[in-house]
Amino acid sequence: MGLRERKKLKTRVALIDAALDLFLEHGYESTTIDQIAAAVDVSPRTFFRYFGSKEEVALAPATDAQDVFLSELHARPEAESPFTALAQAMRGAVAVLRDGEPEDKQRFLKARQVVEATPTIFAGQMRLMLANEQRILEEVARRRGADDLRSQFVTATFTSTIRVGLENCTVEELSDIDGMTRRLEDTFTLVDQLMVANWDR
Amino acid sequence: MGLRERKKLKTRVALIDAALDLFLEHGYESTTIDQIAAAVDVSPRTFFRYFGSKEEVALAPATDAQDVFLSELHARPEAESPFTALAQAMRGAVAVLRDGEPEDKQRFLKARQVVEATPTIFAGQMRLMLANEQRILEEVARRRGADDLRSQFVTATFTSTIRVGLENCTVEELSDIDGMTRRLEDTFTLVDQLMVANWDR
DNA sequence: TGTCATCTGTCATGGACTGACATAATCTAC
DNA sequence: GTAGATTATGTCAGTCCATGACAGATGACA
Repeated sequence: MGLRERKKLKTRVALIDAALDLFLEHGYESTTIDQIAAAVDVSPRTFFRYFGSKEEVALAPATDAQDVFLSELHARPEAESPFTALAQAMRGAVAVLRDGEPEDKQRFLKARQVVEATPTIFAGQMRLMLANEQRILEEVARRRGADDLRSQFVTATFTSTIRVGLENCTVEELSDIDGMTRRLEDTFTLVDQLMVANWDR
Repeated sequence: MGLRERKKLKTRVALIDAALDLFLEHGYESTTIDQIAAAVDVSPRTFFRYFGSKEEVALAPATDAQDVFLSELHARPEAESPFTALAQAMRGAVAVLRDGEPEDKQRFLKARQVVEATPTIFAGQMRLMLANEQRILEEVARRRGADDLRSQFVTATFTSTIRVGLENCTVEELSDIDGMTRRLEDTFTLVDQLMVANWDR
């Protein structure tokens, strides 16, 4: 990897970190692009060369996490039923975060706090999840061998499950991977109880 | 109702109609507040006295529809299970629209087209639905007698159901209440098939 | 009709975002 | 390592969304 490429990556991470810290300290709305750019010592114009919008920088960690989830999903064995594969991929994505660089973990958890504290950003995360849903749907449809209403419902139910699981996190659990994991498991268990056998086949 | 109040209502509706027409013709992003205000012959500043943001005017019909839904929900008999009450309330809300003023129906359908065509607005609608979900959750929790994970899941499943049902609408069905109704019924039927008995009790 | 409350327009401002262009840094080939 | 091509960055100007302040217009009401 050349110097130029390394520098770009470094600037990108620095912008994310600076932005998240400022968002947490002064709030998302009260933080300006100028402040973020100044903290990293780049021009405001450069900020927009790295991120398309103020929202994008706040959601960058979430976006990365979704990519991890998708690659975990595609690595699940064919034998697993769609919803099982989704749940396992989620566990895998959480594990990647848990066992990864502490800085990455910190960044992710900071981002989650910002998302929870800012309605605008929360809506943006929903938009992300919905965009992702299209790609998840492809995998579900492939495993079920049918791109129909039922595949859509399985996919939407997964999204809901994750959402409900994460919604229940207390403030402390927002900065704690294990607490997050427990909430998710509780919700997966509930789904198992409320659905008929082979509902996702 | 006094003259002043009538004038305000008229201006509000005129702004919504002008905005929706401009959004449909030139796209949401390419339409400016100035254009909307000019079309209704008010100052741009006045626009913001009626709507907090450009997004809000696009979502006004959706917001009104959600209010109708909520009042239908509270009118459902106590004997109905939570999800049944939700489904019936949805049918009721659609009926109100179907049997209402043709102008209101047109406005609603135009707004739906704008929402579908504009990712930003679509995300905004999600934000609306999530805000509403809190109020729906209260009713579900009341009927179940428990404000727990299961109540949250029932509520989230309802939201998913509506979303999946409406997502499947083709462009023509977007401007057709009956087509919309059929899609919704298909989805409700599917939920019935995939859930265990009394899953929402 | 006169007074009051409220609505509206005008003006000024700040912040998000974008295009254009010049400068500076890196990369590549020699 | 130097020249020239590539690419990143800074500066500047401009658009649009959004908001506060104030003055003038308009409906409400005694």
